[in-house]
Amino acid sequence: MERKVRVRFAPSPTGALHIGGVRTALYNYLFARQHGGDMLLRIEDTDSTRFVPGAEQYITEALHWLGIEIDEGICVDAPDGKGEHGPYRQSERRGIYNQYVKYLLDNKRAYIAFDTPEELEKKRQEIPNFQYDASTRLQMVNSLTLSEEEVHQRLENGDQFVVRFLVEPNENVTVHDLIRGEVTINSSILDDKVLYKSADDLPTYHLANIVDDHLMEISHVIRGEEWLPSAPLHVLLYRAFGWEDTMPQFAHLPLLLKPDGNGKLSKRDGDRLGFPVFPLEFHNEKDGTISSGYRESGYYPEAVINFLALLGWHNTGDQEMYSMEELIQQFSLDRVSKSGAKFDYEKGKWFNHQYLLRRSDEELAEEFLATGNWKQATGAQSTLHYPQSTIAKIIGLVKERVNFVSELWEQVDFFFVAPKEFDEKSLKKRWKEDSHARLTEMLSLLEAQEDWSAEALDALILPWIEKNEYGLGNVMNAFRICLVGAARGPHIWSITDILGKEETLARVRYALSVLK
RNA sequence: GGUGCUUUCGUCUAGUGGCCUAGGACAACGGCCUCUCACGCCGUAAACCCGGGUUCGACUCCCGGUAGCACUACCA
Repeated sequence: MERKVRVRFAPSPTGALHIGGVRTALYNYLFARQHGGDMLLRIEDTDSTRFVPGAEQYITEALHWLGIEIDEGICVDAPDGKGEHGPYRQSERRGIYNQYVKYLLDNKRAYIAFDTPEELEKKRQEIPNFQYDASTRLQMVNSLTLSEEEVHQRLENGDQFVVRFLVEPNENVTVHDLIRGEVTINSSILDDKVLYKSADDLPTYHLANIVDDHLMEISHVIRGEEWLPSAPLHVLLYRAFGWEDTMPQFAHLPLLLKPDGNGKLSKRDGDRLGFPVFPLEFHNEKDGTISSGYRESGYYPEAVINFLALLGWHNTGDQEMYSMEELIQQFSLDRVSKSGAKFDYEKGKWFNHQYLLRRSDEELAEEFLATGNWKQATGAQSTLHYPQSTIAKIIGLVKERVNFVSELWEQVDFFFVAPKEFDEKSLKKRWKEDSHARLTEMLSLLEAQEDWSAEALDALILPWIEKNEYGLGNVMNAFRICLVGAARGPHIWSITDILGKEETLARVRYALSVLK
């Protein structure tokens, strides 16, 4: 019988959602949508000491911004979870886990251990490569070595304890991974993992994960490669519960690596190399840090999605641009790479550039206006002196030069603010001995000009330059400096067209008054 | 240290035994266009980790090694 596809993204709320986590969520989402299945979001908050306020809301907002929709569990439109398998926050599922811990204990698949963290630490220092497993558990303080009375006594006293999984040694455990094929390890290398801690009456990841995935009827576990080594342990847990026949299929994704050097991508790399590692800006209330986000850096969500999708997955062929719809159609786990992908921030910018180019001039003009960064330079006036259609035209002139909307202002500033100072380098290279004389002559020609269209100006100025053999570049570059303040910007007649006769002439007059 | 995973241009990757003189994209470099700066177009440089095998033939399959990464917590 074909099981309904149900996948989950299960982050722990310990801070902002890492970009690698975003990719994991994306792949889960693509897989779910492609198979007409469900995408769940579960919060794995079983470590009360690492909880960060606001992290959970951050996660749901980030996924929402990116267009990764949640069908069940915690999400923006249902902060406490929606669906039939709740609650979806593990801290709210204590009672459920306790039953299963008891089941394991009753069936001798787990045992109670009283060793304190200090005692364990001491052991690790005394014995190299100490591992709490079949070879050592009989020398430790637990329900296997203590008498029944003493265990009871300690529990009565309220001694802190943990429940450990009893791993049978020397058994080969095979995990069938959808990306990597069969992975086999020997159970002897596994330790007796802590499943439950009395200190906060909460299970650890391993137990909560298995119980929840089973209860929530998860069909496929798609997660990061860092979980591959513990996957056999998870298989053993499914067996211990007698759930092996409904065990989900596993797919372990390659990791996102640092752009330079080695190791996996971390928050530090973003700070160090100057790019965001998080989808949204995050203000960490716990440690007071602020982390930059893709959204605030001016990225379009579809660019982030496209970029991330291709970091670890690639279809046959040369297609680079993928919409979410295309990804849903074409994504497949067997085309996910096996090796880690170095994070190439430059390519991310290029993707944003591509999506920016797909926007209409009008849309871009609105986005440009919304950034408000023109305000500081124009003295915080509430409106610009151009109608919106002209602003769209201006944006259209320069959009192919930028990767982000936020970079637009530096390309168009001179349209809004007349240059008062002139770029040194441009002057040195383009303002010649005869520039003042040429521009003075040109000014009188322009003053007499009625028709201000690009064609008319072209027909007026070019023959004049040619007749006098002034040199096209010579005159035009000087003219450009008068209008722009530097040797940059779009075609000169597009500039005069936007500026209009009056402003153009005013700028030339001003330039002639300060430049020699 | 132990266990596991991985290994094609600087980076992301295509490639599933002959289509490979190894393709695309980002980045780099050069040229064209041109009144500037860009864009665009054209082009250049750039890779099969090493060693064995299997085969008529290996980037592709097998084995060994190197290297990288992950895990090895009362964190996930």
